Amino acid sequence: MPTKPYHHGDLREQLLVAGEAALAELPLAEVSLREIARRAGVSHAAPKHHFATLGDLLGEIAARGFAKFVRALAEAADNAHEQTAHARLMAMGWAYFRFAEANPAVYGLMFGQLENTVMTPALTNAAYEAWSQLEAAVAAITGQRRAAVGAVHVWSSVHGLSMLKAAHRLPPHISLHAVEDDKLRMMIAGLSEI
Amino acid sequence: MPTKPYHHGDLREQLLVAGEAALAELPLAEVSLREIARRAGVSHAAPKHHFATLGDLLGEIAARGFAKFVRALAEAADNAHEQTAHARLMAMGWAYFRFAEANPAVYGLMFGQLENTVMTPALTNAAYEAWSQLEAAVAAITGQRRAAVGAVHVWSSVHGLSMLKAAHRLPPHISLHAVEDDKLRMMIAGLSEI
DNA sequence: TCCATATCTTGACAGTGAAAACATATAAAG
DNA sequence: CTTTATATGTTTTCACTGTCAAGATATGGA
Repeated sequence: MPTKPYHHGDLREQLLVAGEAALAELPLAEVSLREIARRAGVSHAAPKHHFATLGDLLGEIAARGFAKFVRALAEAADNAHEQTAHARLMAMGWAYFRFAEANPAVYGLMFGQLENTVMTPALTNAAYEAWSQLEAAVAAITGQRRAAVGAVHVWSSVHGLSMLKAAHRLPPHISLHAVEDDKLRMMIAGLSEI
Repeated sequence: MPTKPYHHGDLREQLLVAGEAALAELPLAEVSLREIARRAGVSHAAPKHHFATLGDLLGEIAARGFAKFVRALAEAADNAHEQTAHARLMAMGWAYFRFAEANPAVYGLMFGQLENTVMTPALTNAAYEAWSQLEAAVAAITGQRRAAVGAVHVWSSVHGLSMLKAAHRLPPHISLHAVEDDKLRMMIAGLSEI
């Protein structure tokens, strides 16, 4: 059973928060274990007792990212302008793009941009949650037929565009907003091909 | 005008080769400037005269990756079982997946997996080549209509699936081979939605 | 009250990217 | 053929990193 706060308050949580802040503010190369410890106001070796390695800390941050991500998509679907399967999936697509755009570093962690990010059990579970959510949304459209394949189709579509945007690999003179709309429409059209 | 080989032969080329070898053999975190210099049999500061920083070296390797990539796709299209626009694009899709699978590290560099990879002019040009090639293949299908949007659609589709595969973010119990075929078919179906 | 233990600090080590000072081989100039 | 400028490589140094080990400290239970 996890014991109560000791010296610092609860450092484990503070490290996660400091890590998220560092990821949001600094280039990835400058997000170090020591920098995070510094931000938490603690010695450079203190994190050892909560996270064996930097990768474990990042893995936990990625897991928390997935949790926020799942909530954002669920909320978007529930607030869709009509409650049809089509409109709900479209709304989730937009929410996906917005999440990746607003949290590029955490998004990168979630999808293994950093090789040394550890696949903690928490991360595995959180990612599974997200898959289930997406698969259900796709099943509502295809009528249960091959929902897993449809989910891979949808996920890889939005993921691919998000990554190209984040990495600035899209050709210039392309309207980033319009291309997202086109992409979602083409993606959903593709679903009928299953 | 570039002068002839000096002490070492031509170190610049050797560093690129050593770097590619290191990327193929080692986890990304262990591919350091010093490791590459070591493999080239040269002191750790020698690369400085050819590449100002590690990022520049990686940027150049990414550019060479794009060049190989463009050749592979062109070859695949020319060897397609029929010379229709549809079959050619399908063949390019398969070649894309195979390239990403065979060269995961270089592929990651090409698409900005490492933030410190420098966007050298060579890299920008090589990436532009690839876009042009893809856009032409798409235009052959859509009849010039909005080929740029179609190219983004195609690229983000294959890129997304490649990344999910490389990062092991696909759910288990999915046939990786079948899912590629499904993806390409759904992607092409989506093209008609432009 | 005392002690076992979880937590944090200090100090060390090998490794890194980058820069500066130095050494040398080459090409070009005389 | 000699001299000299410059491109190339080496050595040294610096600040930084992740990880480990040993010491210090506070906490909760006996």
